[in-house]
Order: sequence, then C-alpha cells, then structure tokens
Amino acid sequence: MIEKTISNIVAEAFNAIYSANLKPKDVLIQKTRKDFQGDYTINVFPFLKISREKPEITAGKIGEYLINKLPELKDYNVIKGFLNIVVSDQYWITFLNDHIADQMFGRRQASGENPTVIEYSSPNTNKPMHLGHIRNNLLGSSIAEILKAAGHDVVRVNLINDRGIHISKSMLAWQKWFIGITPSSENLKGDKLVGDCYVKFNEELKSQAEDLMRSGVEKGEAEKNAPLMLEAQEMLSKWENNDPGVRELWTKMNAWVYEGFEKTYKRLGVDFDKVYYESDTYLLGKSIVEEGLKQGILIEKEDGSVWADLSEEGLDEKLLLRADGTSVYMTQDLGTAQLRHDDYHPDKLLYVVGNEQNYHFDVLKIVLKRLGRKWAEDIVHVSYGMVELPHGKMKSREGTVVDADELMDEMYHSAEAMARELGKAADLNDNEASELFETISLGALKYFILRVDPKKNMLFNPEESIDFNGNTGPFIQYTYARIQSLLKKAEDNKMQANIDAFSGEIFPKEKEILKILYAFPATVREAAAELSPAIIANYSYELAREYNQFYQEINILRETDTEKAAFRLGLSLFTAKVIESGMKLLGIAVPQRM
RNA sequence: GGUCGCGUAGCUCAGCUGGAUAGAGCAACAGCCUUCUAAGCUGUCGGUCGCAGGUUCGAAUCCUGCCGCGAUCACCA
Repeated sequence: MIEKTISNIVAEAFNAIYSANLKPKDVLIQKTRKDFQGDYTINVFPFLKISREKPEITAGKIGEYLINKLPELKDYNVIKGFLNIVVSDQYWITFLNDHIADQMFGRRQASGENPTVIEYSSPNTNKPMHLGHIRNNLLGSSIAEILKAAGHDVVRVNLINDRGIHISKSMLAWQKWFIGITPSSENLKGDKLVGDCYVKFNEELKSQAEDLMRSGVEKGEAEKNAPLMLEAQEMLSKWENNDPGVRELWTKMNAWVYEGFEKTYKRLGVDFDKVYYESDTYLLGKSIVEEGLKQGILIEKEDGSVWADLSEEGLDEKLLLRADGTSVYMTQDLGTAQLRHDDYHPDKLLYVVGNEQNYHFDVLKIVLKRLGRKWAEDIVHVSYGMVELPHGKMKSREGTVVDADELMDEMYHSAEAMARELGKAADLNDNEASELFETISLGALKYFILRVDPKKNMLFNPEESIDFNGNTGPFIQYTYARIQSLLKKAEDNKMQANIDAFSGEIFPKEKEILKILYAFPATVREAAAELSPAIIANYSYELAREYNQFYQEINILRETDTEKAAFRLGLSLFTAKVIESGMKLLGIAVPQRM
C-alpha cells in the first residue's frame, strides 16, 4: 500500500534530515481534501519540535526527499504545515491493470487459525420475527461475511430459545382456545399461529389480573397470581420434568414455528452453520451453576434460589436458579457459552445482541471468569442499537410491531409499483420481473438498515426506507446494472477493456474512482476490525456516486480514442466488480439490469 | 437514584485513533434526456457540531460539569 510506503519514507526522511527517531506509525497520512492539489497529505505540525523550523520549510524538505526517493510520486506542494503529495497517474493505472482480473481483490485467504464463532438471530419460539430481528439478522450475517473476507474462519450459529415461560404461555393458550387449529388448517405460517396464541394468552391474563385488581389485589401481585400465570408456571415445571403430554405439544408447536422461521430466513438471505437449542443446553448451564455453588463461588438463599454476588464488581446480585429449581436466561447462557467453547475453541465468541442486554453480558463474562473460564475474555458482545419507529419504540401491546414478513411484502410491492411506473419492467417476463422486484426491495431494506453505525439507535421510517433514490441500496444496484449494460454494448461493438495499451493523463474523476477502488481492501479490514457493515455500505455508496458522476460527464463507448475507451471500459468493469463485492458483504444482490 | 449510551442542516445519517473552509441523502427551489439506462447528473437554499469550562499551536473529535433523550438495575428473555 502506498500510504504505508509514504509513511516509511517520511519517517526515514525525518531521521535522515533531522537525526530524529521517528517510526512509520508516528506518521499520520490522510487523504488530501478535495479542494487542494494532491492525493495524500502529511501534516508536519506535530514534528516541528523535531525540525525546529517553520512548517513550510520542514514540509518542503520532506516533500523533496519523498519525490527523490519514490518514483511513483510525481509532485508535491506545501500550504502552511500541510504537505500535499501527488501520486503519478501511471501508479493508479498500473494498480488497475494489476487487479482487474483479481478475483480475490479485497479478500484474504482464510488464516487457518481458530475460528470466530458469531451468534445472531436468537429468536424465541413464541412469536414471529419483527423489525428488530431483521436488524439483528442482517448485522450478524453481514459481519460474518466481512470477517471471512478479512481472512477469519467463521462459524455462524443460531441459538433458538425454544423453552421457557413464554413458550408455555403460547402452549397453554393453544390448549385452551386453539385446540385442533394448525398452520395448514388456517393456511397460516406456523410462527404466526403460535404468535397469535401468545397474544391471546396475554389478553386473557390481563383480564384476569384486572378482575383480581377490582377485588383489591395490587397490580404486580395480580399478574403474578392470576390463575393463568400459575398454570403457565406449572406447565414449565412439567416441561422440565419431562411430562410426555407437555413435551409432545411443545415439539409440535415448535416445529410449526421452525417452518415459519425457515421461510423468513430464506427470504432474508440469512443462514447458519450450526443451530443450538436452549432445550439442549440449559441442563449444562444448571450443572455449571451447581459446580459454582460447590466451590462456594455462588450463594444459595433460604428459599433455595441461587445467586452470584457481584457487588465487588460494582454490580448487584444476580439470580442464576429460581427457588423452584428452574433455570433462567443467564443459566442457559452459561451453558451455551461453555458448549460453544468446547465445540470450537474459538478465538473470539461474538454475540450479536441488542444494547438493552449490555448488563447481561457484563454479568455473563464476570460469572464465567469467576468460575475459572479464562476464555470469558474472548466473549465480545456486538451490542447494537434499537430500531425506533417515527412514533417511538415498537410495542407489541400497542400493535406497533413491524412484522418481518409483512415488511418484506410491502417493500416488494413498492419496488414493483415504482418499476412499473418508470416502465422498467415492460419487457421482462413474470419470473424475471418478480426476481428483480425482490432484489431491489431487499436491497433497499438491507442497505437502509446496514448503513447506520450498528452501535447507534436508528429510526426506521417506512416511507424513507422504500425510497430508491439518493443514498440507498437501489441507487448502488442501479449503478451496477448501468455498467453491465455498458459492458454488454461494448461486447456488441467488439470493444474490449484493456489497460495495458493506455498510458497518458487521466481525468480527475477517473483518478478519484481509482483511489476509491484502491482503498477497498483497507476498507474491508477496517469494517472487520470495527465489526461494522456501515463502513462497507458508506464506501459502496461513495464509489457508486463517483462513478455516476464520471459516467455522466465523460464519454466511454463514444470516446473515439480506442485506447482511452478501452481504459474507461476497464475502469467501469472493475468498479462493477468492487460494487458487487461490497454489496455481497452486505448480503445484497445486484441485478444485471434494472 | 446508581450504571451505561446517545445529542452534527427541517428530517435521516457520515465524519469522531485531534488538523486546512464540518460532508452526503431526503425535503424545497432552478436546470439537464436527438447521444453509453433520468432509479441518473448539475446548481441554489440550509450548521452557535446540546450548553459551559478545560487540555492543545489546533477540538465536532480528548477530559470535566450541566441540560435533554434512551437503555438497564426482575424468581422476564
């Protein structure tokens, strides 16, 4: 990388001219701002202590040294303490020539080290997935792709929360009010049916609690002691005691849910290498807790409940086993972490989970560490922000939850309506058209969500998310499709991309694109280090935007100088490849035409 | 109340490992299709980077305090 070379030589220059002791990493190199001449800029202000000269003089000497040392540099200029360096056009042209056929551009070979295990999605089986799960799924699968591209071995895992009090609620509701009803009898996705059961339970519970409150019981107590709640708890106990009837119903209803989830995952393009079920792991969690109890690391209270006292770490006490011996969320997570460690001995254990659970993961790491698991250090909570709606948070009680399947349907219809309005689908057959609408609508949705820094809360405005202009997925897809059309025409005209033959001046816009392309590998590495698909999204947008400007102002196929035309064709081809790679890292497909 | 996070243009977001005049998109307005896809391009308008201090040659960026918003502190997950 030329940035690195320049840093090296700048350090060398200071050491030679001023007898300093600079290391290359002390030299910060940045891109030159658009309104100045040059490609890279070094600010010499920090080094004036060393040179004891005016900034202009220091910068001039360093610039001179660089130019003499590095033939790929053409020129330099100095403005105040800023040394702007101009790289020769030939350097960029050679870069393009070297990589135009490079299928691995921006990707590293897998390292062969221990894998990174990344968990995402982690749905509960009591209701369908919603917008929040979409952000989770998209982040998780994109981060997995980015890590792979950066040379990590990655194992993508899902942890399905298939047991617990919430599942019991849906089961109980089915027994009481949905008996005999199945997904096929209702022609309903299984996860939706089970979700309906869950909603029904909560409605009935609420009315029971209200009855109790009318007879003078306090609100919290009313909900706890309502007959339905007691029944649900009893059901959970029966489940843990392997009651055959309860287990049978549980298996049946979960199977419905998995079938429904599978459809949603498939449409979203989300996939896993391994699926864990909490029903398989919670016992391991329990045994870890018992082990900790024996070692005196955990405490048992009079009622039999087990706790971790984390007051030393500035946290509270945390429940690990209920008084009735059933396990809670944390218990299960201890077990799954252990299991995952045993299965893969991972380098890093990533958990893509919302930031509302920051505390949970702090506790998880501390408890594991206390229990002597050194690898607790390798647990990374990829904490992402909440998705908010224009009217505030999603609340199931207020019916403002955005259902994942419905959202994808709506996006599809918008894409179709827009395409038909613009006459884009006129000569496509039904299959081609629906494939295109699907590609575009999912591109819009995924890009809309992934372009935001994962750590931040984001606002999901349904109207803006189906916008296909400006900083959007479809804009980037369109740029790709445009280039494909160009390449097709070139082929028809017997024109070929060829960089070898070209040597000459390039336009600023061409150079700008080449510099962005050049930065792709470093961008992938940065995105991997930051665990941030947003970095790839913003990069891809910038590339597409610059390309569209180039396309608009400079002739490609119409260029009469065949060498120039061949070069521009090559530049276009490579831009399309990098756009495709970038979009792939986001899980977004690109259409051949649109 | 304790802890953690966030606050950049009317709106949605970049920029944040300190550096030149803080960038995009949307919205609004004005232009560009006889020529490679107008889901595009060009221009105009729009900012006390929440407020106040501090560190520094230099702060949207680092530190402290305050204000505002959010999350969390469950025998929920």
